[in-house]
Amino acid sequence: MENFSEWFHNILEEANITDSRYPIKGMAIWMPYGFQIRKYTLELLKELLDKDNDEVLFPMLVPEKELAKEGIHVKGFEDEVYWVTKGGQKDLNEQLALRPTSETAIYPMYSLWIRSHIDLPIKYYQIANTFRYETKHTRPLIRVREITTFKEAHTAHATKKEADEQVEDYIKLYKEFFNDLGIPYLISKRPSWDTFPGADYTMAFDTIMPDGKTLQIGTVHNLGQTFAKTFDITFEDKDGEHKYVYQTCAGLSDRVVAAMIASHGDEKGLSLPSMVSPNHVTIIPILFKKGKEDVLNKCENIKEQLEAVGLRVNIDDRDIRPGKKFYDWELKGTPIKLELGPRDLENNITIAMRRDNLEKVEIDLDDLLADNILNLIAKYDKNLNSKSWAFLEDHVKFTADLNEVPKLIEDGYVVSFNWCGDDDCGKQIEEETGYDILGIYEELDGESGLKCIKDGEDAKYVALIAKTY
RNA sequence: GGGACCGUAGGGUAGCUUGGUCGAUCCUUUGGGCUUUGGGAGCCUGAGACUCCGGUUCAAAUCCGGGCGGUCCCA
Repeated sequence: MENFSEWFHNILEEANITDSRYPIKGMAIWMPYGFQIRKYTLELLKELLDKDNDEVLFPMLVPEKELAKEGIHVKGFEDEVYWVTKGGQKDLNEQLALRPTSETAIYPMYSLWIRSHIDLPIKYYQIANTFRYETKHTRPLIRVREITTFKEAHTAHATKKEADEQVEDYIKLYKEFFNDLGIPYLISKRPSWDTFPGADYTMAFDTIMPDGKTLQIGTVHNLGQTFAKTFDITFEDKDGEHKYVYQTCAGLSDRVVAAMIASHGDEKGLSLPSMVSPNHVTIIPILFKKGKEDVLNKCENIKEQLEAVGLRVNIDDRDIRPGKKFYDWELKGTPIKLELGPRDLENNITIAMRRDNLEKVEIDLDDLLADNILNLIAKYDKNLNSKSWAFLEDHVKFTADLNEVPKLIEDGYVVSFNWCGDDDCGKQIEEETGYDILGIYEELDGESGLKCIKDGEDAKYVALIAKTY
């Protein structure tokens, strides 16, 4: 993939995922095929979340006085808030913010809802759109002004320990989610200067795009008691004392779809993980005037058999040449194509082709068709997964030489290095190299004897630095 | 935050430097018809564009200013 930006932009339109020509910067339309991918992605996410969280939906507007309450938080967002200032022709007495994220919408309500330790923990999430007035150049699904699909979970707990555990739980959940989609990730603890505004610390998932730049695809924040104190979220404990809650929040966005497209795409187009592909199997009939009905009937029959085992199947019976259909479905990334013509009907076979390696195999129409197909899909998913992880692993490189960092990054690597963990030292590293520290990837034990890449002090961590989206 | 470049049918482009020959090129797309269909078919016949506002000029796709939109680079 020579030019990722161009490839990405083209594929979104050609595969009918989004249309970014909407006349407002950074806002796009989810087109039917993309909307289906989004739908299945959300179904997967909800299935994971609903085991231990409850879904809710808050209003999109936040009163200015709530938004402004948490000083550090508002500072982090103040330059990118959209404001509603008028109702009809009249100026509003209090202007209303389009949520850039929903802490300030949700937490005043938590303050009302939480009275007793019995009310805790509370674990709510919502999937909603949020708005950020991006001034830099926007990119479809990656940097947008309307995040159309923002999943945010917000929890409150009686003890710090529970909140800490919740952070671990969300990390575990995200791992499962990304594993199902075959999206490889690096998990790191963001440096203090890149922590979510108002949080104690931020754990982030980053993936590596084909051009070597990293994309943040998920975050889990330990909020401590900052917001609890600001919004007065207290509960009466068993001992009768009023205490502040401990909170966490965790977010995912449209970027998941971007990462999925980027992780598995190639020159021919998309390869979708079966979990979220609108079609698992696309049947392409090879039609001649003679025997047309027989072929179509058999296709219908195969479709029914496959649907009976839970597969999503479509038949492409458009009146165009088969070659065109092959290219179309390779572009759209359907995992398995089945080809069926009169010749196959005579031999009682169908030809199956995996999208990932484009290998064709003959399948006997009577011989446990569904099992064969399921097997192919499983292999396909596994291959997508291992290929994308191999890519990630190939693109992380360690160095002990600070001077080498820029070159490695320009060559498409994410660089890992030993770090003392000092803030000033970290900022100097960013300044000298011109790149961003993603965060702490790994803690070193005190006896390692390893030295910080910059100041030669004892290294406490292995950290990551990269060119970021 | 700073800078550079760009905007011509649904998509991609030629024309712009040197204003008039533009009734705007080519590919793709697309409606109708015939013929075809085992990896992007062919023929016939239609459809479809100068980003918006203002300025210069006898004359603007072309020059100037601004808006909106896009791409890239640097911090």
